[in-house]
Amino acid sequence: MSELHVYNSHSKKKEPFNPIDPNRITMYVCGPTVYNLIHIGNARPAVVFDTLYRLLKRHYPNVIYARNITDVDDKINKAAFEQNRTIKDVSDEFAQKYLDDIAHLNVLEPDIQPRATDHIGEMITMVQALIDKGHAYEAEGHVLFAVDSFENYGELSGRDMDDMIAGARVEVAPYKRHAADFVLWKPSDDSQPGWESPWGYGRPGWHLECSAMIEKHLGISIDIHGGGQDLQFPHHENEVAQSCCAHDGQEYVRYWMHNGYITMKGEKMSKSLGNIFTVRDLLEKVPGEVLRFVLLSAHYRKPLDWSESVIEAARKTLDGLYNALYLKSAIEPSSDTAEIEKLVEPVEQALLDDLNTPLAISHLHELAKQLNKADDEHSALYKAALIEAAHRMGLLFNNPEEWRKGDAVSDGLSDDEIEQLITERAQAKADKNWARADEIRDLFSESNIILEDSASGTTWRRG
RNA sequence: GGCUGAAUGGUAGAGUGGUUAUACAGUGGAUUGCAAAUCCAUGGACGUCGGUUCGAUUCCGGCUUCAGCCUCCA
Repeated sequence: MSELHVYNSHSKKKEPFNPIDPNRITMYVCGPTVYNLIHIGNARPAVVFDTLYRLLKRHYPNVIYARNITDVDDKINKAAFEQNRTIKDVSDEFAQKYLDDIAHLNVLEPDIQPRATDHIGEMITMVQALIDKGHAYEAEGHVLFAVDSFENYGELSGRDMDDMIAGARVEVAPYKRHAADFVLWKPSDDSQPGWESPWGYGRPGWHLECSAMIEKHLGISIDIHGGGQDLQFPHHENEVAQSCCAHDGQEYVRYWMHNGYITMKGEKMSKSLGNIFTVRDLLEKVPGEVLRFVLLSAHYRKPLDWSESVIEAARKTLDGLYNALYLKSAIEPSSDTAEIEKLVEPVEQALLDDLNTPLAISHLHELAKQLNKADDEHSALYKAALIEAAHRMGLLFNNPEEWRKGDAVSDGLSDDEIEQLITERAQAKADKNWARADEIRDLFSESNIILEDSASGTTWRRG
């Protein structure tokens, strides 16, 4: 496999990636609704599609990546009301915290980060177009999309509307013509955010923003649309319906990609269940790179069960990779790009195969092992290859020595004290005073510091 | 109830119609004053029942279990 293949959740198959225009790749990913802190599940699409973005940029000259922020939503209204704050205040705060959080996961900034509130005009235009074309209707102050008017409705998520209605457990609003019709525009009262529209003062339905922002920033048809699996229905299904109907049936999205869930003890992690770990809390305990590594250690379409032990495993693995670089600190990485590319190739191939990051990581181990046992000349090459391969996944971007030393614990030994004790121990060793030497090492051990003796001296790291 | 998807060694996790995934943990060895780190070696797996096949963990079908969607959700 030498070209990119992606699993298209529309066709349910892995397909070769044939972009609409190789000179302008377009990708859109659904970002969060900003009403509280994001949890690690929200971070998964950010990291997964960041990895895809990096990959695309390597293979195409011009990639335009948009990731939105939903800042109009009834959940935000509710949070603002409960906290006695303005809606904008709440959404601004959590939008910024979202960006700060994922920046710690080494997620690149997308080219465009559109916000719903900046695109109300575009949304109104789209609603009007849908009404004009007979795909939407007004009822009791609402504008609804008529799913009956779109014959492919349900195709993306593989659903049959009749079956769904038969199994429906939710009461249908009386003004809907069809139970599956969804809101494009709804009325607002004074306490809710609203804008003037041909249908009165109101606000858009949730699905509309993505359709409108994609049209404005990326075009009528885009290559890749990504998001969490839980968005496939109804959110993405409704986007397809709106956009196709507004654009007279033109293709909306060529490749749909959905990432699997983060689970907790096998159960989906979600804000409504409350079984969440916020990224912010996790970052208190471990470096962001550890979190990114965990997220990439399972294939993006598979569920990933979050636990203390996967975090520990990721940290240990990264320790090993950084150690390989650290041991060769004195070696200048090679700049022989052709030779480096050869060594990095297996990693690139794994990524090109529908973002097989676990396989790519296994190749990282191979490079690290080769680096560990290489002589100086080969070390330069393997070191460069390991760094390059890891960077392609947004990994190993920290300084190896700083990584080893970790963060000094406030009540533990300072770096200076550590160096002093190491000097004392070196003297004890020279005197063959093994008891004192071991005593000092035990002292370190209590502070979670591990000593490593080598021919060139003693080094230390925080375990 | 309808529809999806998943089930791999102690754990995490790829992949494949016949030949080593990989990592952590374990075991043996090299190395070390002893360790640590590193290297070498090694045991251990494909939910269940059938079918196709010379041969299936891999393809097909039934079953079981689990998760998810059908309501906001990454």
